[in-house]
Amino acid sequence: MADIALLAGVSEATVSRALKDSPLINEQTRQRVQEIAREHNYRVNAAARNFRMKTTKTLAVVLLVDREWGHELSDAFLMALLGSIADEAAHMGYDLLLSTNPQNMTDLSAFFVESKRADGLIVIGQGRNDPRLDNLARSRTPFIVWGSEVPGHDYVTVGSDNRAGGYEATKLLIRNGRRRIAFLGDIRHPEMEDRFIGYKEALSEAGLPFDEALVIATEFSRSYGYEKTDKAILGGNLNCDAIFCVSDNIALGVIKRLSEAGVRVPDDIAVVGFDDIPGAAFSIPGITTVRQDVHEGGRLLVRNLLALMKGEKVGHSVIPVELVIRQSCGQA
Amino acid sequence: MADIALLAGVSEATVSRALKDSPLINEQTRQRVQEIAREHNYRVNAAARNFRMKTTKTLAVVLLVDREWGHELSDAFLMALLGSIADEAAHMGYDLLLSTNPQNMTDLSAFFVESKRADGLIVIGQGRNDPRLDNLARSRTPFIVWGSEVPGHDYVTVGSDNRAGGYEATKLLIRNGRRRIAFLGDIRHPEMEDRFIGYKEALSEAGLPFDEALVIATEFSRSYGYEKTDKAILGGNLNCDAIFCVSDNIALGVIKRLSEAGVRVPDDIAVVGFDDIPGAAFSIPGITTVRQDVHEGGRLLVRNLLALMKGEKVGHSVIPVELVIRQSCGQA
DNA sequence: CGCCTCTTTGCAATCGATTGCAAGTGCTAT
DNA sequence: ATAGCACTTGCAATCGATTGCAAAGAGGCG
Repeated sequence: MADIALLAGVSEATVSRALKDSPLINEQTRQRVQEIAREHNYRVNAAARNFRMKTTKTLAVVLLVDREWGHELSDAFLMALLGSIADEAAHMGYDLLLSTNPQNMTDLSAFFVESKRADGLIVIGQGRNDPRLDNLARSRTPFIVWGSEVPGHDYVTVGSDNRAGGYEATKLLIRNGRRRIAFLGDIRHPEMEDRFIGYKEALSEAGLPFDEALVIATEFSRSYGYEKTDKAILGGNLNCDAIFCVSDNIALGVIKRLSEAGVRVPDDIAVVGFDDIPGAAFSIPGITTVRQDVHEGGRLLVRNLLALMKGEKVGHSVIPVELVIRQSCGQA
Repeated sequence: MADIALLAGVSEATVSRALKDSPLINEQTRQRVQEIAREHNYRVNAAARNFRMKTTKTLAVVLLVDREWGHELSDAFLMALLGSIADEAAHMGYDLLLSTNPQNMTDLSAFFVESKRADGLIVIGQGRNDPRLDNLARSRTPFIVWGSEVPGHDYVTVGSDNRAGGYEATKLLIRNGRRRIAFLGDIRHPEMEDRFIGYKEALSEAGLPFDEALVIATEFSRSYGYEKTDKAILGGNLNCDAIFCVSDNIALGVIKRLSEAGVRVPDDIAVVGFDDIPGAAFSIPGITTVRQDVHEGGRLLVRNLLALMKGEKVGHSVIPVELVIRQSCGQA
């Protein structure tokens, strides 16, 4: 600021340039100014700079976790993704503005971008084709969504290869002799729908019949896995010998209930999850699951968003998944 | 902005006042201006306002989770706390700036507050009396720490009643006939030290000897619980009949390893955890644990920080904990 | 009818950093 | 000696919203 200029005996303009290592400024002057600034531990006022520059160097992350669907804010997978986003954003020199607040959600673009709180938006939690995302797409706001590409919805996504994940998981169960494989998840969510498509592909490839009754709509989180297992698996006459859960959290709930009921996993019923959250390995038995590459996910979300902000054309990114085999699937 | 003023045929000053419902402005004018602003969906530029007001309406949350101590960024307890902070901050009209970036950590105050990115700081993860916190205390930056009060460290904290938690958990085990109770945790962290003090209190109250060998330094996270169980509990000749873990994550790792080794929980060894993360209920067996009130924690962190920012004197807050009894403790 | 009061509105300065353009210095070449 | 050029530095405008103070208009009262 002005003080430093006074102390250094130069103008504010020179101070400003010196602190940014502008080549316009003489080497000695620059050093001296930087020295003085350091001594008086002066920091450029980020608010003023951002104001002048019409940029915020900030990305907003919106967690559209709707408790109605059983998503918890502490969902281990989403949080790991958030961490990875934070790392990458920091790496690129951006701050992260976090929002989980439903009151801002009505007009994400207005609140964050038009009012200059952030330069771009990362939306985690695609939901069931949330209409707010379509609104957002109509505005000029740069944003990117973690999830699946959905035809007819005009926004850019980054997500795992959910179809392949569903396919591989199901195929694994079939290879281990399972024939009646239940599917636990809410296929109204695009990501889950893709996993479901992979599930059906594997069945049909193996010549197994697809039984509608084996598809059990289940919201996220352990408690729903627990509850649905209670009602549909134990309560019904499903006669299934395996369960593919669209998340590890659901799988944890399933295993808990099965275990309480004296059903052995994987002997009586095999279980496969999705995500590979830290808890999957520490379950008893360890959960065989489809690992999503969180690190790559965060990296791509940030990089693609920055590209969008620069006006570049960005396509959908699909990240490969990896089958992680533990005990719950009954692999020989 | 100027456009709205033009459209409404008034000055910018009037627009500014009208949009804030200033009583200086005539009712009709106010309505008309607001109407016009809405039609053209104009939003006040938050950057400009913050710049002028010398305030950011933003709190920075710094996650000092050091991987060295086994803390994971997705630690369920910390994330739940973060969510609660986010809710409360939003409720109070503040945005949240998230940082997990070690590069900014060297000078938290400079990066966030002095450079006007945030008005105050919430630090999650007290660590082993992190010297950075003492630096922060020396600056004029308003900040608050989740953790335990530590004599000689001059910053304000909000945290659970860790001593009571450790005491109650241990007492429960003793009441259920356990005599050799191991303590798993790193007592160099102030919070864990308090739990340890409670543990010793309960022992001495029951007239049980304190055995140094039963205290096993264990970093956070499941994997360390697993590993220490392997080495110290199974590998050693401890002969313990119960384990008090300073976190549910550690307990999960412990139970996993015990189960693999054929040791029955709670029959052979009872286990008690801390935090009551969602996974605790879904473990097999369900983990008896000390519940921390995350909701109240987030609320107090934000409220106390705002009070500090207003220049009020704020003391340490200690939040009561609650014993949650499940199967792992062998309660009759 | 004039003066005073109250309400409503506008003027203009301000926050702190950035940057296009002009100007000053010193040196070389003619 | 002076025009020409490179290199440094400063001037001053700018970003958009806020607010103290002044002023204009409306209404009341003697």
